[in-house]
Amino acid sequence: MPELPEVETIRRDLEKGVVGRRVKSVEVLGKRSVRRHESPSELVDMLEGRRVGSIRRSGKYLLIGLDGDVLLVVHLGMSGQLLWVKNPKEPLADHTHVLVTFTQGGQLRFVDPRTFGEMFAIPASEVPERFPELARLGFDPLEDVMSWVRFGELLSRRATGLKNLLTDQGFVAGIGNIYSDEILFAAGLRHDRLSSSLSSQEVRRLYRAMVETLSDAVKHRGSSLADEQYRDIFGETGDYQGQHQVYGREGQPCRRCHAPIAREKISGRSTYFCPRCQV
DNA sequence: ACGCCCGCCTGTAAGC
DNA sequence: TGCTTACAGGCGGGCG
Repeated sequence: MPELPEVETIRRDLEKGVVGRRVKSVEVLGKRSVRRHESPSELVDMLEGRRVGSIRRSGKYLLIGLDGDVLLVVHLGMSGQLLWVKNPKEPLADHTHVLVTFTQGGQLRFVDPRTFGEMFAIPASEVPERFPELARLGFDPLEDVMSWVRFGELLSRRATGLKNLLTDQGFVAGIGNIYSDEILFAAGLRHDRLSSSLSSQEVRRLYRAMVETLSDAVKHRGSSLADEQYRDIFGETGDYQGQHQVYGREGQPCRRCHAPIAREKISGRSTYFCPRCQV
């Protein structure tokens, strides 16, 4: 499940390899991935002939800017992959839904077994009407640097459990199930602590833990778990999973205090934490 | 305002 | 062996 570090890894690789290239052709093999369009040909017509100008990220969304006022939005959902192949004749993986071929060679493939992900193109000038989710996203933990005092003000405005808050894209954008658990372990805070109950020292620990955990994960090119689909655009796995302190480690000893890592269901999601280190 | 559940999906693995 | 069931969880919507 790609979260901020995985999407940021993809963004950086695309920035190096795809910016400046011109779209030669687009082929839609799976309609569900382009469900915002009335017809797949709408997406095809918007992209063909355009040159890629910028690759940005907002939370877990990839924003690919093309000339002629076009924005291509990609969300990988649970199982989406964006893969770069040099030779478009390479055999297609199962669940390949969209092919974007470039004039100078090379092809981007959108692969997504569970089809929670999506891809759509809109006029950049119509983002507010056509892509309202963007405006509803909270701050970006790596892009939007703020003082921990300011962070504490935002926390105290809400009275909700920390895990629910960290995974609320409207509060902070880009954090999902894996990294919320890792951040809360690094901060020494339980998932069910009330956001408005933190001391100023705890606020500072949480802010630091959030920024450091996510930037470390970016350095390691994200997390690829056994039951997970994440690959970078070259089909390679990340290696941050080796740094995980709690996620997926139920019953194993805490790396800090050796108490067994606990697992609880929070809003239907597995939540891992150390019952001794996190208070 | 918030917690929590459902539906959307498919691959994998455990259980009977 | 083969079927059924649970699980993985991002996100929007709905309900209490």
